[in-house]
Amino acid sequence: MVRLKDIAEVCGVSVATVSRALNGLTNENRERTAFICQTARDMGYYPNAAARTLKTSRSNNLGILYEDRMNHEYFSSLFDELRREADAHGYDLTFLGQGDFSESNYYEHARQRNLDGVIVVQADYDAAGIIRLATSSIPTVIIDHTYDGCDCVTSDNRSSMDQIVRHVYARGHRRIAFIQGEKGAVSRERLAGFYKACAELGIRVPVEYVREGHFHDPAECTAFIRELMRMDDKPSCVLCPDDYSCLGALWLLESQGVRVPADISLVGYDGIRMSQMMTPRLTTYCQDTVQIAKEVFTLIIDAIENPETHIPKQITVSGMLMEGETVR
Amino acid sequence: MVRLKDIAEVCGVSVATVSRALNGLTNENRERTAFICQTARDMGYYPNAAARTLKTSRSNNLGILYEDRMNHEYFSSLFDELRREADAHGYDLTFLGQGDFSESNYYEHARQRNLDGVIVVQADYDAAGIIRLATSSIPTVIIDHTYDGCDCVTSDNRSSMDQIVRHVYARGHRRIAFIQGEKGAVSRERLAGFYKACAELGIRVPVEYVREGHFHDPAECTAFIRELMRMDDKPSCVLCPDDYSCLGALWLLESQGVRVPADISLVGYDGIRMSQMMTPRLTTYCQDTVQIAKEVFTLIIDAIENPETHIPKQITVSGMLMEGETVR
DNA sequence: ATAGGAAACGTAAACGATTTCTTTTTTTGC
DNA sequence: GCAAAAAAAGAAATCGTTTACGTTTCCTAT
Repeated sequence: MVRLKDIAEVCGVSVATVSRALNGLTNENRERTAFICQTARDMGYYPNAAARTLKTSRSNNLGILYEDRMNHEYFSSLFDELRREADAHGYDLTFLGQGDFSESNYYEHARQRNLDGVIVVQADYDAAGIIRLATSSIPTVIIDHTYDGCDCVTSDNRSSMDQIVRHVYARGHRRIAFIQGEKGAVSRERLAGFYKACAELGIRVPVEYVREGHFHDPAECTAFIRELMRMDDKPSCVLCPDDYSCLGALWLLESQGVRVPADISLVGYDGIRMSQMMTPRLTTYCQDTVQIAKEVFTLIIDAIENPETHIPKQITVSGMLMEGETVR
Repeated sequence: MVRLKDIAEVCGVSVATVSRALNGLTNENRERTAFICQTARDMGYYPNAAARTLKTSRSNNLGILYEDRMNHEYFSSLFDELRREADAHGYDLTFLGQGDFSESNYYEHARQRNLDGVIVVQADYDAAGIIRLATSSIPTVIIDHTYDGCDCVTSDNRSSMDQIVRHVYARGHRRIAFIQGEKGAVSRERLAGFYKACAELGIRVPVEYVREGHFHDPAECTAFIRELMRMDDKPSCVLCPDDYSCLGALWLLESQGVRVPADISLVGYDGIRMSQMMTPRLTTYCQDTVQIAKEVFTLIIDAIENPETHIPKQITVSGMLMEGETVR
């Protein structure tokens, strides 16, 4: 590997001069500066990140925290967008696993690697390790969860449900059931949005219409729907926790002779690709992962570059209702 | 952050002694060594990765090269397994994006970050940047493609097709069509396996039975299937490029009144979760991502630790045929 | 022509670890 | 009990950068 010293020797100047020249710290490109830069390029110079990090304690490297498996399309596409943003801003992305770090001490891991910041994509938000990280001096942005006084970017779980309810209401539905996903901030918000919209529209919601389930569990979702359909006062429309379960349910129901949306209307959540590739196309709500990633980076970069003046923000990114063919 | 120096002061020894104690370079745990280690733990010491990397030119960090989007379940689950393995072996994983690196010079990026090795999960295998990396002195393992003289781990694309063909043959099918995915090593291998099995079983394959398509394109897959079904000598079974297209096609066909497997048998590829969650369950072939990840790490760790004696290997990992309900 | 000031460059000290070499301490054999 | 060998600890160099601090060079104004 070619070092500053090598360039310095070739150019006949000192190492410091080369460093300044390459970092543009010299007053405008005098002839010599240009020569140095050209030589560096010719020699194929790239700064040694470790050395630079050691000296400046800046690594141009961000941590990504993701405890679950990557098997959800929402997360994997969010992740792709984060990767794109990182690239655009000149940062690398390193996974913050547990590794040696048995006590879920993400904070130490981040420190050890001199990470400039951490993006929490998905985690157990009640765990001590996460809270420690979020409240540490390391710039941290949390996605899809809100801590007071921390930078957070969430999708509009509350208002999206509001939109969905109003949408199906507009199409004539008055008996709307809601299958929730895992307990947590996301489900809480969605439930709140659901109740609020129903209340505002004067829709009565029997307790049995709201079920607590899990994300990404088509079998469970199907079971719930069948139960709901067996009720005397059965719902005409069911809001599913996500597209994955909804699609699975849709499929299973059809194979059992239930017609969607003739017999029952279904709404998904996420807007995964497959939901738009089959008939009937799912009516669903598509989160704006592009925008979420953008907001994450404006926050984290401000936190990194202006550690003094930066004030944590909670940002909500709204998605878009995608009208399909599963709501009558 | 607490440094070796701090520990040294507290313990009243030199920095060198602390370093040796922590790295176990002293002859067995004398009292002093134990004391130093305990103090280090109490003080919450973690070695500064940048400093250590600078001195040892080992980073305990591997690059992951993935050019496409993460939106395929095969890749995202492969990726999860790699992450698990990395954790288990004490490595971090950093994404090798393009960033500043306009001419796709992954090699420089890896060098700059002092990566100990690079895992190529998916890339344009003909691009100069990849070849440069693969033939460089940086330990590199390629997944799902084979370069001579490089470490490669591929799933058994050839023998899997062989198994699939024999399976449907055993169930009575003699007119078997095959929709290929994108051109490339994977498709080439699969096609070879397909032809070989057909030849061995004495099955005639009309040229129109083999179509060149794309991965993950349900619409295209459906179109091909419909064309095939319009033929006079129409196939009784179609092998699709992947589960995603196969599922989409299955769905679309059913909605158009075509029954699977009554009217036509379908076989997927990948074994994505959803393929096993609906009726009919897809007959498909499931790649062993766990094993692939394991093999990748045995290769790359040997390459890192024994740079002199390491000899590149090409390893094939076999998956498993999953018998579903889409083949009559 | 020269003093004064600005600009450019060089010197050297960091950053936090590892490691070689040297010195000190401990052990061991007689 | 002492010399020699072995073991442990310390001192200092080093990895490749950045950067504070001096020094030199070069301009400009008097």
